[in-house]
Amino acid sequence: MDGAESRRPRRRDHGGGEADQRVRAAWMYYIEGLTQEEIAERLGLSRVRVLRMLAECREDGTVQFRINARTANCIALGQTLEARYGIAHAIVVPAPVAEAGVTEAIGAALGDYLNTVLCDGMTVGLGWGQTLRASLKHVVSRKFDGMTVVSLLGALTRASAFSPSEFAWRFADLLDADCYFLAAPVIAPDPMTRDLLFRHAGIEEVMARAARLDLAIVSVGDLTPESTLFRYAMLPEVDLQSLIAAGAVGDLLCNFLDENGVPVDHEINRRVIAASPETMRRVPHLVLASGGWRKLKVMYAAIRLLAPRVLITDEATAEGLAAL
Amino acid sequence: MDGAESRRPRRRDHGGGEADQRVRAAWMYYIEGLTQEEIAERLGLSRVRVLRMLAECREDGTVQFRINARTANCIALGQTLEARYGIAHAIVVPAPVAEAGVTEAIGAALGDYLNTVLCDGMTVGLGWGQTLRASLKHVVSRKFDGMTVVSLLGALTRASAFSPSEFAWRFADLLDADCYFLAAPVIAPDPMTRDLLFRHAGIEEVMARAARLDLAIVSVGDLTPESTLFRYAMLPEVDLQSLIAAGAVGDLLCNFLDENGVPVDHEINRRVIAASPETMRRVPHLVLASGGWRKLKVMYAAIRLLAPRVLITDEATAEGLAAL
DNA sequence: GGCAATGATGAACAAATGTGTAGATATATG
DNA sequence: CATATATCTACACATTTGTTCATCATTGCC
Repeated sequence: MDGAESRRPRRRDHGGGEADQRVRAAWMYYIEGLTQEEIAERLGLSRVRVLRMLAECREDGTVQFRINARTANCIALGQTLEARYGIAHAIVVPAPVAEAGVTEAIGAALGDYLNTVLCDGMTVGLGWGQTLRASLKHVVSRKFDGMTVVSLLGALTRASAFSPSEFAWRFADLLDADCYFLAAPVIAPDPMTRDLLFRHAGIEEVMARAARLDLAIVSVGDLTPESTLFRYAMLPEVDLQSLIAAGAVGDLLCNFLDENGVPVDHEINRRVIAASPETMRRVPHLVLASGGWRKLKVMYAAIRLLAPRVLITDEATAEGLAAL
Repeated sequence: MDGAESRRPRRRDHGGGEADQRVRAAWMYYIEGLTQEEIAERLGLSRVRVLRMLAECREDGTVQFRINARTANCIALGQTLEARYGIAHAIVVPAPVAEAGVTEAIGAALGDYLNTVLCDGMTVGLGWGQTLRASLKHVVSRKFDGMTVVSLLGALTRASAFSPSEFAWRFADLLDADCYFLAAPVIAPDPMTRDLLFRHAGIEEVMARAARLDLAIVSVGDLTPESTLFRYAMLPEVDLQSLIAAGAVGDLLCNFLDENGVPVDHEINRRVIAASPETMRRVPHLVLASGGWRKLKVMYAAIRLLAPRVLITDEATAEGLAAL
């Protein structure tokens, strides 16, 4: 059907640029229900190009999916957890089939929740992790007035696909908020350096902000070789072993906790550059979002330690927490 | 793993019933990204069944799609309209390809908008139409405290798939709001009956509520045989002709307006049981959502008459309004 | 109880979507 | 300026999704 007039696909520009076309394609596909081929024709692109644009849109949160319902079991579990742990609002998502799906699912629920609570003038503290990262795809981009975002952890030294600072930055960008980082490594070389850095004016200021948060969003990490912290070799394997030996079951903002939520006595805990658990405990609206069976113990520990106002987790973990 | 114990697929009940499984399927498909076949296997259903469950979820708004961006042109048009008509917030959605897509698209944008403005304790007035109906699929179901919903139009006498009262009811149900209807036909048999009904205690009360709205959502209807009002034969064809003869270009809550937004002098306008344009004009947060080229004139008329705070329309109509 | 009407179901087919790969084109680099 | 590198494109193929239709269960009705 394409005569001899041109071999390169011409763009039937509607007036917009690249990004514009992506949005148009997403709209036609998800709202209007056209097929990718129809869209390709209308936009003057190849079908594969449209396919990839749509994938990008899903990937970067331009297209968002929301499930506007909960299963009976999830509601029941949420209520059990609220009663059992004195949590104001426990959100439980259906058990993901694949283990890898847990972060996506909890991230989705977290994003949805944030859409309902964020508002002008808030100061929001952010932890870090796959789960929080996944939530970005579900947060509605809006222009808030006077919103401030504070990263609660130092930066990674190793370059990574996704660092605490980048997460905070993207979050702030989405909501048109000011953004503050801790300009220091998350694990200092030694306790002395940590103490020194804590007295640095820039870091002191961010820590002061962290002490005045309206809302904080944190998750926990487990202590298995599969956890993000170790997979990306942010900590060497030896530390993992000695942390376990010291009784740690996981971390909250890189503070390693034992099964009752008490920070363990270990050198690493004296090298961490991040908001302290006590600071977090005082945040009026604290959201803890994490899940997966590996994290059950540390979830329990973090709940005891933090007494969060909101808990977001998956069905399996919720069952575990309800049974403990 | 499936012995000879049964030939009908057993349900691996996670504990829930029909609806529960739909929600689970939606999570697995849209959030986790499993294929329909994988879901079918896990839930112990046929793939076709899963396919249908997912379609239902899309249909009834259990699954919602959101496009989290707007094209440059739409943004620009929105700004033009805001300046041109003194509208606080003009939202323009990309031009749908198919004419039928307009209501869906505007409904989607309306739903998204409502999600950001609805809050506890509001009293919300509702008009009626395909567009408003479509928005239901995009409104996030939440439990609001002390929300009240008021239908601004009388009921249909002919049974229809979708009446003003049913719309208000579904809207209220979604948000856990109290719901008030006008228990009277939208077009009274004659002006005298109308006046009589207006003095009826129940109707008077609802009208009084309509005069104290925080937010109202209305759309307009055109005066062609394709318009909902005539397609469902709520008015006979003869009235259509005489209304046009009287200079009407469309209706706002069944009040028929001329091209400058002035209600025409016609008997029908003295028989309407609905909130009056003047009442609407005084609503502090008035949202007008409509589009499609047929409605251009009546849109213009309604904007002049109402001076709405928010306008939601499609790209083509926005172009028209900007050019007028 | 028997019998149509209605609605649900899944097998088979048709259509659409997604992926790997090889070649083309831009962009950086010596 | 040639070459290396990354990025984009299109084709062919694999997989997934959607539709149709004959069949089977269920319901209301005589």
